[in-house]
Amino acid sequence: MRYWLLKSEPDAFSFDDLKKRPRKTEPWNGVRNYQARNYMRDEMNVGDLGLFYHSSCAEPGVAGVVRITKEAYPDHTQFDPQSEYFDEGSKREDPRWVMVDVTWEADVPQFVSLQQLRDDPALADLLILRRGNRLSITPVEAAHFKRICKLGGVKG
DNA sequence: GCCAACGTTGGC
DNA sequence: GCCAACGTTGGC
Repeated sequence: MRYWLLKSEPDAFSFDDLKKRPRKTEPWNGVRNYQARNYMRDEMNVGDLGLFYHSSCAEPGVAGVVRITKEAYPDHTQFDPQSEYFDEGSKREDPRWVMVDVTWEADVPQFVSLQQLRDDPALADLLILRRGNRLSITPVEAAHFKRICKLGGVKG
C-alpha cells in the first residue's frame, strides 16, 4: 500500500469534477512525462491512496483524497490525432503512455493550501515542496499523507 | 555523449 | 504575464 500526490489543474479537471463522474471515477490520462509514467506503470497498485492536488490556479493545494482503482493500462489519447495528448511516435503494439483509474475516496473538509504545506515542519521533505519540482505524480510517505489528512480534517 | 535551444510547468 | 527550473530535442 503506497501513497501518492496527483496534480491536476482545476480549470481542466478538479476534485469536484471527479465527484460528478459516474462511479466518481476517472481515467488519469494525459501524463506525458516518463518519470511520472514509470510511477504509474511500475509502482502504483490498486488500493493505493492519493492526494488530489490543485495546481496552476489561484489557490494551489490539496483538495481531496482518491484511491487507485485500476492499474496502469494504455492511455488511448496518445493514439487520437484530435487529442492534445496525441503522440505520433507511440505505436499501438507498444504504447508509450499509460493511465490508471482514480476514484473519489474522501473529501478534505478544510482545503490544505500550498502555504500550509510549506509552513508545516513535519512536511519539510515533501517532494512537491522541493524547488523546481514539476512532476505531476510523486510518491508520498505514509507519515506525510496522514499529516496532510489531519490538516485537512479528513475522517478515518 | 554533450549541450544549447526550446518548450512546459507552476507559483507568484 | 513573468520567470526560474526542469525535461526533451537535435545537431554535432
